[in-house]
Amino acid sequence: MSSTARIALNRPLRRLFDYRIPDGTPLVPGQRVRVPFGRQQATGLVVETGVTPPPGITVKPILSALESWPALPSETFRLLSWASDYYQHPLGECLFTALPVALRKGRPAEQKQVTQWRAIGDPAEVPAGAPRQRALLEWLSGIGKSASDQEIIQAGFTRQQVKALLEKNLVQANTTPAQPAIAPHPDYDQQSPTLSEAQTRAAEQLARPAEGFGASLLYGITGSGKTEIYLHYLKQHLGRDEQALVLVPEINLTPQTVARFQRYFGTRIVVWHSALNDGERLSTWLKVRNGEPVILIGTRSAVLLPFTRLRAIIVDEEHDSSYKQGEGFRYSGRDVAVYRAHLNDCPILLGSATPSLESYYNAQQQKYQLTRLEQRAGQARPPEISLLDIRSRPLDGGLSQPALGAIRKTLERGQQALVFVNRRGFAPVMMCFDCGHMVDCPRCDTRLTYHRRDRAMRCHHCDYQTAATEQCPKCESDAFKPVGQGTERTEDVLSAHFPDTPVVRVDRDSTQRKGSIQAILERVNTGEPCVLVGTQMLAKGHDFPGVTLVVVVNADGGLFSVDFRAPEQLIQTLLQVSGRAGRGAHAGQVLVQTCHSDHPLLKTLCEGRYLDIADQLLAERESGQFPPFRAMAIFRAEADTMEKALQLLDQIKPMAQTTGVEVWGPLPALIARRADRYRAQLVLNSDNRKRLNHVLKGICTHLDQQRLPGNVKWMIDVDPQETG
DNA sequence: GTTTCGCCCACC
DNA sequence: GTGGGCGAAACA
Repeated sequence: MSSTARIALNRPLRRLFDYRIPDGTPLVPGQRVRVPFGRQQATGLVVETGVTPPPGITVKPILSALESWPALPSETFRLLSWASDYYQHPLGECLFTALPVALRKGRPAEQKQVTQWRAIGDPAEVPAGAPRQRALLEWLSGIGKSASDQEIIQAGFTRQQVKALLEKNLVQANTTPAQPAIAPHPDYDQQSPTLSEAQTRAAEQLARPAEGFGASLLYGITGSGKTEIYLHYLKQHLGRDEQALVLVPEINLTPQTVARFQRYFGTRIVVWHSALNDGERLSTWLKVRNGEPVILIGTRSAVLLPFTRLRAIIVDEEHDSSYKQGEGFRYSGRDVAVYRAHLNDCPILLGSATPSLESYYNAQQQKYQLTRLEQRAGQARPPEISLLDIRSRPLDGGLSQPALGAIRKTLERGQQALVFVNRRGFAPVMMCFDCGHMVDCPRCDTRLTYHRRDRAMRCHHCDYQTAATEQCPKCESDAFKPVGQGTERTEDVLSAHFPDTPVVRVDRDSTQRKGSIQAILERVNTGEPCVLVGTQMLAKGHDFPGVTLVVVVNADGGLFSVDFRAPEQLIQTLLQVSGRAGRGAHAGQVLVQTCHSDHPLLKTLCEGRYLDIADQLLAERESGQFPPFRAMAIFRAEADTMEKALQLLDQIKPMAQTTGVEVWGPLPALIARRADRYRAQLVLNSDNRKRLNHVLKGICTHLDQQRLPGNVKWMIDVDPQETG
C-alpha cells in the first residue's frame, strides 16, 4: 500500500497538494521532488508524508525525488513554517525563498564543476592532418600543468580540438568543484582583536558561559567599535566546526567590513548579498547546507539559509528598516533571526548605536540583556550637536549663513565637512513661481520630482517619466523652476561658495556605477579638505576620519509625520549621520538646521543620549497604543477603483473586529493611487499577538474560499514598517 | 460563421 | 503563477 505526500509548490496559493509516493521512494519533509501540476511539471517540497488526501480528488504520483536528502534541513524547514504562519504568507512561497534560483527550477544540487585538461600523449602521435590539435597538445605539454577550458580558449584553441584529443586518448580530463570546500578545521589566525577597557567590559558582559538561547542588545554609540565586539563574540561562542550568521544592512556589506572579519577567521568568512549571481548563490548555499564551518556575512535573506550547525547569530544595525522585506513575503530578517536563535538554542547579539524601540523595549522587559558601550574607541570623543533655527533666515540651496560660515571655518582648518540632505518626505518638485502649478504624476497621487542630470521629471512611486519643460505647462510662464532641496542644488551652491575646494556628491545617482562609491571613499580618505554632500547613504556605516563638521540641511521632515515610526527614524538618522563627525583625532561638531528648535525631541537629541530619547519615544508609543506595546498588522487592498478596494475592507472589518482586536479604517493609503491602482487599508491592533494571528488566519481562509471580483488584490503586512 | 480577447477557475 | 474553457465581442 503506497503512502501519500503533501507537497508545497512555489505558487502564491495558500494550499498544498497531495501526491502518491512511488513504492521504494523514502521521502522526508524538506525534500525536493518533481511533480505533475496541471499539464505542466513543477518542483515541489515535501511538507508531510502519510497523509490522507481530501475526498473527491484524483491523486497523481510524484515523478521523482530530486535528491535522497532534504534540501531544507528540519531546523530551516521549521523556521520557514513558523514564518509562513507568523507573516500569513503562503507556505510554498516561503519555503522556496530559501532555495537558490537554480534549485527552485529543479536543477541538480551540485557544485559547478570545472574541467582541467592535462597532456598524456606525445604531440608526434597527432595525425599530420590535424595541425591545430597538434599545436594544442604541444602547448599543453609545454606549460607543464593542466589547463581549464577557459585557458585553452584564451590560448586560441577550441573545445572541439580538446575533445578530439580526448577521443585519441592524448589528453586526460580531471573535474573538480569550482569552489573548494572549506576545510573542517581551518587554520585561521588564533588571535582575538585588541579591546579597549570599555570594550573589554562590554565583551565580558556578553560572554555568557551558559549554554542555550540568549538575546543581547549591544547599545554602542557610533565609533565605539562594535565590530571588535562582534569578532570577540564569535571567537567566544563559536567552535571550529560550527557555523555563524552575521546579518548586516545591504549598504554596510563593503569589502572593508568583510576584510576585518577575514583577518580573524580567514576562509571561513563567506558572503551573501544581492550582487551574487545564480552560480555563486548555489555554491554558497551548498557550503552552508553541507555544514561547512562558515561564518556567513549577509543581508536579510541570509537568515533563511539552510544552516545545520548554527551556533551564533549577530544582527548589526538591528534598527535598520531594510531588514523588513517590503513586498511579497514581508518578513523581518532581524525578528526571524531571533526566532532562529531560539530554534537552535544559541546566542544572538543585536547591535546598534540607535536601537529600535522594539529591541530596547525587550531589553527593558528583561527579555534581552542590555550591554552599553558609550565611549568612542581611541582618542575620538562624541560630537557636539547643536540646533540652528532657520525660521526667517535666508537660505541658499537650503543652507543658512551660519552653516556656510561653519563650513568655511572647517575648511580653513584643513578639515572636511559633510552636508546631509534629509530627503525623507522632501524632494525637488517643479513649480511655477507665477501660478503655483506643480506637475502631478498622471498615474499616482504624487508630484513628479525633477532630475537635472537628464532634465527629466520622474515619479518615485511608478516608472513614469517625462522631459522637463522650460515653461509652466499651465500658464506658460518662464518662472518654472525646481523647489525643495535636492542634493544637486545644494552641491551647486557649495561649489559656488567654495570654488577652490572639491565638493563631492554621494547619492544614488552619483554612486550607481559599480565601485564608484569605493572611489569616492578613497578620495575622501586622503584627508584633503573637501565637502561631502549627500542623502541617507552618507548616514550609514562609512568611516570618514577627516570629517569634523556635519550640517543637517533639513531636520523637520519626520517631526510631524502621520507615520508612527517617523520620529524614531528621524532621530536615528540624525544620530547616525552625527556619528560621522569627529571619528579621527579632532572633535566633531554637528549643526542641525530646523524650524522647530524648541521641539522636545530635538532638544533631547542635543544632549546626545539616545536611550533618553528612546524612553521618550516609548512613552509616546505606549499612550498611542502602538508597537511594541501592541501587535500590529495592516490589511491592504488594491483595485482599479477606490470603491472596490474600500468595499473589500468593509466586508473584512467585522471579521477582524473581535474581542481584543482593534481595527482602524478602512482608510485610503497615504498614496491612494499608485500606477493607476487604488489602495486602501485596515490597521489591526491587539494586545495579544496570538489572537491577532488567529484573526488574520480566519480572514485568509475566508477570502481564499470566496472568489473576489477579478482585479481586486489584497495582502497582509505583519509588524509593518510603514503605516502609509 | 469564424477568430480573438479576456475573465474565471482549477491545479492534488 | 499558468493554461484551458467559455462566453462576448470583433471580424469577414
